Amino acid sequence: MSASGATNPSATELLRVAMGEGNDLDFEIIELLFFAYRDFISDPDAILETYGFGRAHHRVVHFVNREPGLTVAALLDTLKITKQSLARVLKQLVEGGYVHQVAGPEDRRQRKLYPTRKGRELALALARPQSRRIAKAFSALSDTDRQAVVRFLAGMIDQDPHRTTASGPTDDAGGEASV
Amino acid sequence: MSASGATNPSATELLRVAMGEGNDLDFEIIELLFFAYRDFISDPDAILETYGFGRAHHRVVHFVNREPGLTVAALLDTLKITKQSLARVLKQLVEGGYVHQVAGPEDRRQRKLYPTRKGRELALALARPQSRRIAKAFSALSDTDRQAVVRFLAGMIDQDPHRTTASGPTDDAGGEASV
DNA sequence: CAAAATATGTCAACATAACTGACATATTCG
DNA sequence: CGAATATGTCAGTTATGTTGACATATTTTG
Repeated sequence: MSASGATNPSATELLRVAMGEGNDLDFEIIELLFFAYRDFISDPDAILETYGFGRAHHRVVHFVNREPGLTVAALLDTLKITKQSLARVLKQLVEGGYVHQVAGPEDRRQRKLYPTRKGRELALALARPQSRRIAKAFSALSDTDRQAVVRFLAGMIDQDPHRTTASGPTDDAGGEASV
Repeated sequence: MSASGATNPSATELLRVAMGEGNDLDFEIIELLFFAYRDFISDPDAILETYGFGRAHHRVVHFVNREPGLTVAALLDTLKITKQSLARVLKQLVEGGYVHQVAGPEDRRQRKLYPTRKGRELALALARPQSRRIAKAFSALSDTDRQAVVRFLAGMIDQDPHRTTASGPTDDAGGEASV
């Protein structure tokens, strides 16, 4: 190594060159996922800011809209967060009139979550730019290619052996897409 | 809470059914991306915890390893965070002997960032389970399918010569260098 | 050369969203 | 009835982001 620099590498051994080949670590995909996801959430983030909401609100309003009647426990399991974390954002969404809680008809301890019209509209407003982005990325892909993307994403997800069954439509004919 | 199962729908109009068809919003892909990314980062998260590090450290050590000699400004631009946010984790990585800073040979104001061997090993340890997950998801895909995934992910990323931040982060001295 | 611009570092205060632990309340189940 | 369950809530902590202000070294420029 030439490198007309200071720093004596004998003690600290700093590596001046990038990783060579021979590494079958998918750095490319790893970074693509990082950037893709970062930009993917940037659209709704901008909208949420005008509401004084954050990403946590997005997730809640999304899943409540997708599965009206979702219980709190099922939502916690989907989001994989604690009830204390959920409580804060859920409270704001309920008080803001985006989500309603109804005692379960069978088990009245449960709180079933429903979107209001306002809540559904917010969910749609947040999904719209994300859908646009997906449509753009899909536009160059054949139908087979798109199916490959779906299979890839599904294959990236941990198979959950336990799926709450209380009232959730956890069945899906096509694959792992459901929640 | 009060309102024990009351809720008057006439005023609050809660929506008891899921969205029908006719919505060309890609809820399926949106959720697949959410779950795929959530699980994708769960592997390195578990490793980082044993080091007392977090996701922010992961990103720094990853990009420094990928591009040795990266300047602080370039890293800030990649991560799209402020220098104050970076400072905390970078300091820990430098003090922990994972990253080294060397004054730029041309411009000695710059701090070029290099991984140490320890840093590279950490970066590899974090990439390994992610690569394994990708390999698993790829295993069912043909080569054409895999290329489609790459094109999809690339298509999801903002290609910005200049990102027009609606409310730009006008940091004090430096401002945002172009890319 | 002196002044301005640039690259980086640092202190301080703050916001969000996650966490743990502990405890309260209502309801269902055995 | 008493235990288990579903949910809510209070209090404190951590990780990571933010803005603002200022310091220091170095390069560029007038």
